[in-house]
Amino acid sequence: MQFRVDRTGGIPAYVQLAGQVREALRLGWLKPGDRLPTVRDAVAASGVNPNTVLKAYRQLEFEGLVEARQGAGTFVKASLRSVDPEVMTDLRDHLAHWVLRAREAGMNDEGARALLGAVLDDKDTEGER
Amino acid sequence: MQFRVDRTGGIPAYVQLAGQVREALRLGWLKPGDRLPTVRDAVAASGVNPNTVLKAYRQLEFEGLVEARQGAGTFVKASLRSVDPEVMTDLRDHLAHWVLRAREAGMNDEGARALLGAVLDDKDTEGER
Amino acid sequence: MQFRVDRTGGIPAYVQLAGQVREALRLGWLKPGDRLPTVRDAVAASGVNPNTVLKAYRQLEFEGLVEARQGAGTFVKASLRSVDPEVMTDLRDHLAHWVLRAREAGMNDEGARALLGAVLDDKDTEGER
Amino acid sequence: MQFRVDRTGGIPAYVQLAGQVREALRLGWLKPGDRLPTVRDAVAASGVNPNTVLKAYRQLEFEGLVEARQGAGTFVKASLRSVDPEVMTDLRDHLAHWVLRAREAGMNDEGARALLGAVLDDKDTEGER
DNA sequence: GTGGTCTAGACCACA
DNA sequence: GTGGTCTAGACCACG
Repeated sequence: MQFRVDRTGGIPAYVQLAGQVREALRLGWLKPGDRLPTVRDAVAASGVNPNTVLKAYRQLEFEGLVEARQGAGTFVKASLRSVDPEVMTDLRDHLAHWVLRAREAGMNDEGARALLGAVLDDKDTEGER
Repeated sequence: MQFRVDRTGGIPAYVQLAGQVREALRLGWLKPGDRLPTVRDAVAASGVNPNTVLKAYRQLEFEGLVEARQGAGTFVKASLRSVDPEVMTDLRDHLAHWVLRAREAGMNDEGARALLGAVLDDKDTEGER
Repeated sequence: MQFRVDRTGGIPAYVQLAGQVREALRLGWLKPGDRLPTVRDAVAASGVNPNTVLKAYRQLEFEGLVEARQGAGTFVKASLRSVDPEVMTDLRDHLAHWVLRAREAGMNDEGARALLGAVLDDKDTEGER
Repeated sequence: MQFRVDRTGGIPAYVQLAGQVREALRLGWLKPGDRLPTVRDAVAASGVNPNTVLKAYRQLEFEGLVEARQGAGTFVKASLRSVDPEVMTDLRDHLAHWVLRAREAGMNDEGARALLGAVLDDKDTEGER
């Protein structure tokens, strides 16, 4: 769990931090019972103010994903894993291959993200939603 | 070009609007010379205040992507397309197939986005960047 | 809706403020659609820092009781009324009479509150809970 | 004397513990000379850290309500009873009856507490205080 | 003028 | 040493 904050995009720092924790939960990097970085460590890693980290952690607490224990730290309460780890590995390999080809074709990261967004939205309409 | 704004995520409305224009540019939905939605239309679609739309357009203008012409509207100046349209279609098809499989495995949209993010970051270190 | 904060009891200011809003909702002093005092007014009335008021309002927002609208204010979303206003008036009259007698007997406010707490806890065990 | 601590309301644990002792004193459940639960018992009942119990007892000692005797325990020094026991019983019966009616009308515990608070505040202005 | 974000720093509650 | 509360004040997003 390593935080990074980009202050150039207009996206609030605490939103970025909370999003990174959620991402780690989704990818299985964090499991229930794990302790999040201490506020102080997060501050050291991300360069923001302690209160900003606290705000991100409180937000996650509101969402029921983590739990702060006075004097002990902040701990993961729920998982966001949606997929079996083995299947996840397979999906990741295939996606990595796709990224390789996309990059060879000149597509940058933002383009890849935009394309995935379009495909996801598109599938929504094709699917049941 | 259809705007939508989510006021629940903490991300500023004007950042979301500008991001959606950039995404459309990257995917080729908007090409140089195209006119952006009028402020009035954007307001109707997104429910925000006209000033907020104006701020987004001003931001894009500052980035050199669009150009406001007094009394005529706001027009696309530059493209963000990084890939040949045919290759893009091919990449999109493969990605759509991957998404299909991911969904069958139980992965949701946020999980897919998180996985792409992880792969992109990972390839960064493996690749040339 | 008039805030007051007692800084001598160890109870966090934002907890007191949120509690007073909840109380007003329960007693019907605030109804859905009403606007809460602006942060600035609350600051003027309670003497705390604007951030403290914001924290109380955010807490209530999380509980689904109020809704903050950028640039417009904070508005009541849900009611906590549990009793018909007429019945409430009746209950209040009888309770006021009881308070009168309790005071004549030398009981102070804290004693009355403690006694109500004991009775409520007691009834729980007598009742169905 | 049975302690319970709710860690979800933002109220410091030691404030809750001290408040419960005060309430017991007011209701006559604890009388001068009685021994408070040992720190060990209080810890077992409330789940907090021994230091937290000690802090609550120290607070009560500072208020002159209890007295710590080395190696023997902590003992009640003063009473907070404001009313003759018989009158208290009568008041309690009437209040219990009122609670019964309030509950039949659909009022919950928090509503009852809020109403009492409102009545007490109201009487303040009407009465002599 | 409304609410919201962030900072720097003091102090508190708890283990 | 952990998280939590509060302050004062700057600046931003939005209507």
